[in-house]
Amino acid sequence: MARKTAPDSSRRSERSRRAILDAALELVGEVGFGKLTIEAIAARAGVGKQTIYRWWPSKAAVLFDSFLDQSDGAPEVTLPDTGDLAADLKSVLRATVDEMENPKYALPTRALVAESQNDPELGAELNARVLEPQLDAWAARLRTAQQAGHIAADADLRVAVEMIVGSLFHRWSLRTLPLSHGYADAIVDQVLRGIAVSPSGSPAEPSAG
Amino acid sequence: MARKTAPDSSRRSERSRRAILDAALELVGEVGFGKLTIEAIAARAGVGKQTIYRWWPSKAAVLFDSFLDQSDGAPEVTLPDTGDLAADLKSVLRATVDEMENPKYALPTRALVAESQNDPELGAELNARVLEPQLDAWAARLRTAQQAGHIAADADLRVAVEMIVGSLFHRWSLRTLPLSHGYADAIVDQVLRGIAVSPSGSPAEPSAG
Amino acid sequence: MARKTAPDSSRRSERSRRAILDAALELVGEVGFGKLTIEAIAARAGVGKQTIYRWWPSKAAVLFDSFLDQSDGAPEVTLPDTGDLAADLKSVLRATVDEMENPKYALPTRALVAESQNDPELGAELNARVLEPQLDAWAARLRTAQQAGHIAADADLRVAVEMIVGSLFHRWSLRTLPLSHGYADAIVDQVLRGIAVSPSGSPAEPSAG
Amino acid sequence: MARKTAPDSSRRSERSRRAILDAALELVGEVGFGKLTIEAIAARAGVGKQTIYRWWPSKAAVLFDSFLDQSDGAPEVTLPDTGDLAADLKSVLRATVDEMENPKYALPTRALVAESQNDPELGAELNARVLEPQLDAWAARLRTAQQAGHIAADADLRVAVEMIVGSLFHRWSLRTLPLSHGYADAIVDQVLRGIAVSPSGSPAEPSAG
DNA sequence: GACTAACCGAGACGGTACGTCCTGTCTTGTC
DNA sequence: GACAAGACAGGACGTACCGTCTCGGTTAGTC
Repeated sequence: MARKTAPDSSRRSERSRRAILDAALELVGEVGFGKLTIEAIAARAGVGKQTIYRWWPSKAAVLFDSFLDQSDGAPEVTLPDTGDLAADLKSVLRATVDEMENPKYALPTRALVAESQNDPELGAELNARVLEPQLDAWAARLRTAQQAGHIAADADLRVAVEMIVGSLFHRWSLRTLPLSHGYADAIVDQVLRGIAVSPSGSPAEPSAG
Repeated sequence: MARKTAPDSSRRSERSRRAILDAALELVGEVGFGKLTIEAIAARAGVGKQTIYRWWPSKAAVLFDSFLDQSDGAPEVTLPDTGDLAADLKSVLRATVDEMENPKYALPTRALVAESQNDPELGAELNARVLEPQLDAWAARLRTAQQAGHIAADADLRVAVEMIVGSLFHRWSLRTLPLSHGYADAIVDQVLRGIAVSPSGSPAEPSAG
Repeated sequence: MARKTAPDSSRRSERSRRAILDAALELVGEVGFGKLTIEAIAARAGVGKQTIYRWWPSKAAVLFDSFLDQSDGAPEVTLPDTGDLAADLKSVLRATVDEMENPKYALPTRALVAESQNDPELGAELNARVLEPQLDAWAARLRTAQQAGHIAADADLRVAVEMIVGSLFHRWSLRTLPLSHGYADAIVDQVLRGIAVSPSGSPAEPSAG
Repeated sequence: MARKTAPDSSRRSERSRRAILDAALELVGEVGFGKLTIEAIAARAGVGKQTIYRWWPSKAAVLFDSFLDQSDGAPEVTLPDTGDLAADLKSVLRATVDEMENPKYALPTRALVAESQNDPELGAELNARVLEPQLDAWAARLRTAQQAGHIAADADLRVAVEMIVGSLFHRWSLRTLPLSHGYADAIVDQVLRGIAVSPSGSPAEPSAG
């Protein structure tokens, strides 16, 4: 099962690991993922190539770890809950817009999204470690609102979350139009209109036709 | 003045053009975009490398043309209009789901999406030639419904379209969950619930046709 | 039979061939054969590595061609014939001593001899292209002397030649003692004593015991 | 003072020493000297790499020790003396031919000869420990014959020895022609003819032993 | 009907990076 | 402190492609 002979991770050099992760992140910002090479990472990190190949299966995997490593300390698995659902969602979505426009985050993210297209395994890990926790956090906030009676009891919260996140992702990923706080607000408003309980107290009916 | 000296497209070999386009499409299905090489395309097509470099700036551009070429004959710039808005949207979105699960379409598409992440120019062309026409078609169908009074007059149709298309794109691109006709229906239902005009005058019921 | 697909030698770049051969010869003098690398030759020659691998199977083969190339113009396939056999042989053997003490010749030669030990194919080529012609030239000179009656009719000239050349080669190759003109003379004298026709007119008898 | 800190040879593991020497000899026969690696020796011997680097300066040195170790028990520093000079020399030279055609001896020997070409220090040690004792043994046998009056008093015995050994070495090392007992005999005969004292007093007949 | 210009197939070229292998040093834990 | 084990920085290997550059050999279109 093991590859050739699995390396002994207890003897791994933390110094080298950090240098590699840092170098990868720096370089992806400087030259982009397409021109990012293992050799350049090794050279910048002052490390032998084998030390990279020993611990990671591909440059995408290196970048993924760089990415996780960078995001550490800000796990952000919970959305704020001030009681005002729309305001909470908008503030988080606006923050996401800001993040996606910051090259420091956007560039490595784009690289990982690109690589995931053709590397399903990387995609799966990206999903498990980054994406799902985030989607879960959104769903949790909506569930709270639902339990408080602000969202229709039969609304499909997963679909709602994907609608919010997916709209933004679509525009960002395909660059159809520039992102903006206004767009974030519009998304939240329109999604909530579809699932919110009407002021008259009765939930909006989905298929009354 | 343009490049070195622009090639004379009137003398271009249609035979070679077709062979290249076909070879590219075949190969991307066999080995994926990452391992697709110009040399392999040239060899498969029985063509000199220079013939590719003469007419295309990158392998992504070749694949893009292969892609357009394949989609020709089915311009699909209009959505059906049977009068039943929800049914029309669902049928188109279900067809999209089917297309995205067919490797013949999905693989080259993924390659182009991936490449667009790091190649904004390719992204722009993809946008102009493929994406925007499609989004416009969706918007047009919604506008018709709006003019017929089935959609709120103040609804932001662009946002609605991106919500529909974005939700599907998000799930497909990031492989968070498998696509399905049920998901297509759920998206349409929930989006329409947010913007439809109910028979009674309040914005609530989506499938009011 | 052919390797992958044999390169088209009519399109070979003479410029590159020369640069490679020159670089190899220079480098072997600077760093020795053990530390001679294909990469260094390529770099020094301003050539891609592939251009070396395309035309030569090993660095030994490159060096062999460098060697032949350098020796060209001085084919030296004939020994002088002044009528004085001993003097002729000594002058040639002394010249050989001088050559073997000149690093410019000695270093690449040592490299080829070393490599031949473990690469019989290279050894065979070295033999056919360099060694045998030389041994033949010696044998030819002895044969002339034999026909003139200065060497016993039943003497084995091949053995005599190998004895002359082998003695020198042994001392040079294994560095048992330094080479010298005196040693060259001693070899020639002793070998000739074994095969020469005695002044009394009768050839020395081999097995009169 | 000497190196870093000289290892304490009294604590050296004889078990490891033997395993390394054996592994080296095995491997050189299997893959040749060119592809012989320290790592492979260590792995085959079940030994850490450092244990090799601690006790030997190069893989040639390891092989040299393997070689000496193998030849132990057969010091053979004396040539037989039956009274028949030619017969004695021929029997020893024939045995040498047999040894040189036995891959078990020939392969490591070739490796050491090859390495000596470019590593004069190794050459010197090979000379001192193996070659000179052998040449001395030959010279001793000739000297006995000389003192018995069978060889001319003014003959250069060293040259004669090198002529015998060199001829064989030349043919073996450069593979100009296959070795044979006949060649061994021919060498001895021709050399003796050059230096022997004939019964009649003139230097001519070799097999007068 | 020859001339000429360009595209074409082919593939050699100078390069860059790949992923593997080995070097010689260093580190860790065992005996 | 020698040892087995093996991670490390470094560097060469031989291969695969890159994008550029000739090299004949077909086609057009022009004199």
